[in-house]
Amino acid sequence: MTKGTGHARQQILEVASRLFYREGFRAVGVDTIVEQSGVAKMTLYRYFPSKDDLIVAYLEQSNNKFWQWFDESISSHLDAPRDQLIALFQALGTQTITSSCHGCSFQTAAAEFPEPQHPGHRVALAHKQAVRARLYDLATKAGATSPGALADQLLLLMDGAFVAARMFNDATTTPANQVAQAAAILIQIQFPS
Amino acid sequence: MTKGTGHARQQILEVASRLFYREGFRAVGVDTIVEQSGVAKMTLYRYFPSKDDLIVAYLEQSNNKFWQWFDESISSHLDAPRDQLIALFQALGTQTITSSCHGCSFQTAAAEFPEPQHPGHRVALAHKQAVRARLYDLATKAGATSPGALADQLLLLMDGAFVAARMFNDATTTPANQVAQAAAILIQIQFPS
DNA sequence: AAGTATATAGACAGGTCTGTATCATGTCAA
DNA sequence: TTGACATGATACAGACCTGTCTATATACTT
Repeated sequence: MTKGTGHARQQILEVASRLFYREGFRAVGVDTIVEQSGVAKMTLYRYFPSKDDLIVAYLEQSNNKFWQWFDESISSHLDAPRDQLIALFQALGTQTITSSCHGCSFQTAAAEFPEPQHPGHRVALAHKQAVRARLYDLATKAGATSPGALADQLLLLMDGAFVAARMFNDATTTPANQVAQAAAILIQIQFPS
Repeated sequence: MTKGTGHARQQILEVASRLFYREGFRAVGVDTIVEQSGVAKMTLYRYFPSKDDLIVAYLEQSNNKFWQWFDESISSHLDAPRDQLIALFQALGTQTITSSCHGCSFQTAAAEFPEPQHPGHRVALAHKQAVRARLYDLATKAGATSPGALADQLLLLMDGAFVAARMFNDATTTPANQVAQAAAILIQIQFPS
């Protein structure tokens, strides 16, 4: 059964990811993660010296997956940054109306760890700033009139869509349906024809 | 010192509001609320039979304060619903860049209590649906081309601004600065001249 | 074959959580 | 004055939390 170095670590991280994402950080105890991972408690604490370390590891993995999704969603429009922004928010709309989408893990981290110096909050803020910078980069490359304004406006829409994904998850309709349309309008305004 | 029936209840609710809003629900224990309220533990449990009841009472009070703020922010433009929407999001921008603003308590409730049947989640969802309905009402009265679409787009911006208020609270600049501008664009599009 | 690294199993410590029980105290009305 | 009632103070129960400790088993390497 035991597959040598690293296998247990990955198993722990997968179980922790699922539980943290669906139930939150404080709501999930280390014992639950240990039990569902099928590993010993000491194994968890060997790879992750504290629960906060496990939380940070989860958030960093979540960050990596986000950027994979981000890059993939804009990969069809290389060298057309304006179309990339459009495609990004179309993909975001599709993503956030999915029933398996429960919002943004970095929003949850910021909500559960409000202290700015908490490692979970720091990682979450760094993520959002990176997204903001990436949107600014795309807006600039697209030649937007006010790339900083556009980036911030789009970031508001993105976070709003993630909030809706968590709030309206069981509702029949969700405001997230409008995120692509709203983004398209805000983008178009930046390019007076 | 004792001021008769109800004084202790209000004191408890005020302390709980401050702590819940700043630190979250699970992070704040009943003992802390009791200690900072200067009341006996049994007094708290007389007025609020469980912590969940106290959480719901806080959220309902938060809901009332939200609508007070909402109505006041649009009170200068009675019988001009389009201007009311503009004024609302100007007020929201002012609110969410204030350092004392730590986001939306209903977002936090939905994040910490993901189960839809949890009383905290139910109250939070009901609040957001009410905001959505009110925005739809204003958009309709304003004669928007697609009032449902506009209401949803504006709700996305509002929630995005509250996320930014919590995330970027200590940052020098925040995307919330752009919420009024973005709202103005989305509103204007609904009224082709 | 022996040793080293990694894993399991489970008890345990010390703290915190929600919620309950007990008894004393102060106020106000009849 | 006496009784009703809201409250204060404090201990307590039982559960859960993070993190540690010990002892044992398994696999790979040399």
